[in-house]
Amino acid sequence: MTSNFEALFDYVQKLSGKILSADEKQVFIAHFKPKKLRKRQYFLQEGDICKYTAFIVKGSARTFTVDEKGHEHILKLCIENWWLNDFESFYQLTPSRFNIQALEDMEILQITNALVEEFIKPIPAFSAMQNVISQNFTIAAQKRMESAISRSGEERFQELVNEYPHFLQRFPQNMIASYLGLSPETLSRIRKNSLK
Amino acid sequence: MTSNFEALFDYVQKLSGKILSADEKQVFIAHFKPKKLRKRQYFLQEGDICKYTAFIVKGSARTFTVDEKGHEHILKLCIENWWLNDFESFYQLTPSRFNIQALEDMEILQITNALVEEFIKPIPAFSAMQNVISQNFTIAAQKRMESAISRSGEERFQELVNEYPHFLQRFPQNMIASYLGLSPETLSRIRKNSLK
DNA sequence: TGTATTTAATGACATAAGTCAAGACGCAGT
DNA sequence: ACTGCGTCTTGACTTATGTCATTAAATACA
Repeated sequence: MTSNFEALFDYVQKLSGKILSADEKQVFIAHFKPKKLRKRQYFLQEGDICKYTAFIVKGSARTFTVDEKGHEHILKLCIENWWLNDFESFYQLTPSRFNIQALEDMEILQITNALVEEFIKPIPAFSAMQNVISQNFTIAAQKRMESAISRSGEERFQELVNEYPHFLQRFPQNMIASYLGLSPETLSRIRKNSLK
Repeated sequence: MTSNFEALFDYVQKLSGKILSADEKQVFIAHFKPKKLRKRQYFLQEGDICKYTAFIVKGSARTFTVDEKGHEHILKLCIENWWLNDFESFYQLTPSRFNIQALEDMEILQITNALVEEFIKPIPAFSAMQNVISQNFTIAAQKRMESAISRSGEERFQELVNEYPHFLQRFPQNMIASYLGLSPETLSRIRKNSLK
């Protein structure tokens, strides 16, 4: 098995502020399954239950919905050292309203809800990490909602430039537009104007 | 002290699925301080640190920001059996970007971060409740962000009518408009049209 | 290397929403 | 009952953003 668990261990230790013992690392290795996804492949499709949560070792993905007019709306863009799942569906075992799709070839480490509860959550570093993530996510969701409600497209784009400049390198502009809640044409024009 | 702790006990027990012992109830009574706020009074002002979190026994409040043009944007509307705080500021002890203001006369039960950590969090029902709240909040924040990004003003209003019809009775229309990210004039016109 | 596919830019036009100003209405306080 | 303030509605106009169509450029891939 060539997949890189080191990234996962580093991540858990960094966020939790706790060290993982060799035994604990073995528990991770025993229950997380390495998997590859090719570009455009789906990790989750609308209507399905999100059976797995996965740690991203390599690559990127998007979480999106499709509205009645057939337009896609990206809610999250995820890269290395991030978790891939639909939180709501994963914990409540309800059908998901979202699609999760690889934007580049990916290497992930995935695990079911049942195995997390039984083997992984009892590891103190892991549950400490979960609390930190939950707190960060809540704060981030609130910020993003604030800017969606109170800022113009141009202002939201400038925020993205400041906070996640690497996203602009990494993702095509139409994905960024969808993430910002704009049409690709509008984002193209915003960029043109902001070069003034 | 006439303030009604029963609402708080019921709430904690309901969300956690655990019963509070008489001793545990005494811990709540010893550390939560009853307080009254008059309509328009501030619970938190932008730039201050959110020292308290408070349980709402009676009344309502709004959390809002003021942008460069002096426009207010409401991020949350809170009523009975809800918590009043700026999550980010309260836990990280950083200056808040938000204002929290009573919309009606209020009765609340407030407590500092330090006292929560020392006395309240050790109560199992309380920390179980916190996990449930954090999960619900995360899911709700994601839903609201989704609709802010992908739906029109009219669609967002219809969602509110379906999900929180009592808000329409209780809050003035200009507050609802701000909560939806619309100008009061636009909401007035949306309502007129939707009576068709 | 050539061809197909995806992505980005642009113009012309349509639609949604904001802005400003005026007036009507209702309610609180005296 | 009067007054004043806050709230809601409406009209006229402006601005932001979406839509559709076309072309150009970049990229994938065979």
